[in-house]
Amino acid sequence: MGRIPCCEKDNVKRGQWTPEEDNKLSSYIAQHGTRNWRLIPKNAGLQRCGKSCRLRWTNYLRPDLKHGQFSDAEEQTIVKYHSVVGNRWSLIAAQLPGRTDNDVKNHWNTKLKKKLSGMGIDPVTHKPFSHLMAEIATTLAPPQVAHLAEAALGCFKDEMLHLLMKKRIDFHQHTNPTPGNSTATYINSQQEEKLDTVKKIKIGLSRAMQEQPDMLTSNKPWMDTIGATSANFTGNCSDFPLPMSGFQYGHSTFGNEGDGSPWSQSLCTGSTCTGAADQQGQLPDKLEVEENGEESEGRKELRNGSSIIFNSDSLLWDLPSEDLMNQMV
DNA sequence: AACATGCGCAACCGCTCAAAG
DNA sequence: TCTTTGAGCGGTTGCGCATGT
Repeated sequence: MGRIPCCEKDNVKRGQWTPEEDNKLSSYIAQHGTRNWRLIPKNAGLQRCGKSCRLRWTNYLRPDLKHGQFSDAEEQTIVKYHSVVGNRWSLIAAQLPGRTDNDVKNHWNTKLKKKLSGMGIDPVTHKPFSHLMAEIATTLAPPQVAHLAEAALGCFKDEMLHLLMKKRIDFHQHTNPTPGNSTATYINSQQEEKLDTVKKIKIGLSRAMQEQPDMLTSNKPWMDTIGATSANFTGNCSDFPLPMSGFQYGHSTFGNEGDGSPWSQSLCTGSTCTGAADQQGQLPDKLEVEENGEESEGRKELRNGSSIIFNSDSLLWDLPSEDLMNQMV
């Protein structure tokens, strides 16, 4: 009954392939093709499982394979198709001549996932993290939203600290004090030593906001619900470090660090400073009026100002430092 | 210079599905 | 129709190299 096993498991070599083995396999397949993987190692004089031979051939030895770096266009294709089909690597690889599913999978896991995360985009859902948080926040009362924001800070603290340090945001008030900032009194030299990571992030974010020269005042009525005042909002998206350059996601091209590029706008539209971006007329394609003349959902939410999605996910970063300290801790 | 840590890639593992018997 | 296996696929692991301390 059934088929005979593909190989004798006991006499099979495993691990890295040697150049000699590669040569044997390649020359055998060049002469006989890949019709029966069970017979190939036996006939080619290899002590390998047929499955291992197939993988070696399809992932490495095939003459039509590319072995170099992934191009920007290839990366965009991967992201684009991944947003549609998920982890169907073979389907995605089929869109990229010369690339295998293993290549695509490895590249995704080692590079693209991190890139998207660094852009504030969830690599699983392809939505901005802030939108995901905001969706959760819609079910919560304002005090719980503050706790959610705090939890999120904890989750992403390592990444955020890293980004802030790259941007050379100073966590220590005394080296570059901002006049009238209450965090200066909150932090004295002794307490500095005891600051935990999350507090450093809050300070760094607040300083990033305060150091922005063209900051805009935003009318955010929801702030009142958590004790903040709209008058002291000081957020602007260009304060945020941008980990990549020249990368495209969806309709938006993500440009260089802090250059007000569409990447900045996209990130900010999704999370940090929707109000500012809107006022500047710099919304990315996603939120512009659709081709059919109707506004996108996100645009509507922005315009009517009633959506808790945009409001609540803005509150985390738009709060001045004292509010971060007082309301969320 | 030595060690630790992180990263990228190749290979393996285990599962599903279709085909063979 | 059922059992078993090959092929294919996605997830995971382990090795070697690069970088940091």
